[in-house]
Amino acid sequence: MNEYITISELSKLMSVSVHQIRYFEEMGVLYPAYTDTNQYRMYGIPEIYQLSHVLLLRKLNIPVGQIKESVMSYSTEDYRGLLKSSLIDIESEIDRLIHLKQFIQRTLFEHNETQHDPFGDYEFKYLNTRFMNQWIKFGLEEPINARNLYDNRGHLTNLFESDLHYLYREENVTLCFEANELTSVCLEEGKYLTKRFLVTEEDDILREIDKLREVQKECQYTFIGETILIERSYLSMFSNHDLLYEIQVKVGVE
DNA sequence: CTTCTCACA
DNA sequence: TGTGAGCA
Repeated sequence: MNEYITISELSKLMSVSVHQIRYFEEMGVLYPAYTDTNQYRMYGIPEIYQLSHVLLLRKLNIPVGQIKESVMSYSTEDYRGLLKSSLIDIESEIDRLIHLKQFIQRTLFEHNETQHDPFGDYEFKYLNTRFMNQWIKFGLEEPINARNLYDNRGHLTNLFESDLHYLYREENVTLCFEANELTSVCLEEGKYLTKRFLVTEEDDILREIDKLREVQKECQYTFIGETILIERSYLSMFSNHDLLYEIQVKVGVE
């Protein structure tokens, strides 16, 4: 029995694909100890160490081409730098996953709330002060479309993973996101008349706003400030074709 | 079983 | 940066 091993034995030993080993060879980072008369690649102990080394650097997300350079010319200080920059990458990846996890937990929690407490009725809520980042302003007669979303895209990421706030004031609507810091746009704390509802088509929204005005007349409420419409687009994944909205308006206290 | 090449994500 | 198919 030969003391050297074949490519498939090496692949099993190191838990990588045969393909990948040949790919590393093509990229010049791992050569067989020798090639047998039948053209089979044969590997010994030094190649096993070399492969471990390459795989370790790959785990740090270092491109194979760069591994070639590093093996030939890197100083220990270069390797320290490599590890440090991988550490930074990994930390930002952890951040990304933490945010994703929080998003999933929040979505499950809020969906659970809406299950437990079905919508369709008016309800009073006491809401704390909220600060908004303004995004797009548009008129009631020229509703939002894909084009002006794109034109105003700015630096926004994951557009529909947070609550979109539409502030209805006079003849125009301002699209906002809730901000974490103090901003110039502020929704005052106080008692709000609220209702959650599902929207299938655009007109449903205007109908809900009209209904709210009727309720105001009937009950003689004083509305303060703008009418707020909150779109929970990420919750709509649970109801295939509808969007979940909540309408809010601050009411004066007699 | 291995080799190589090609197309594909 | 690999994977899978097909071939010899």
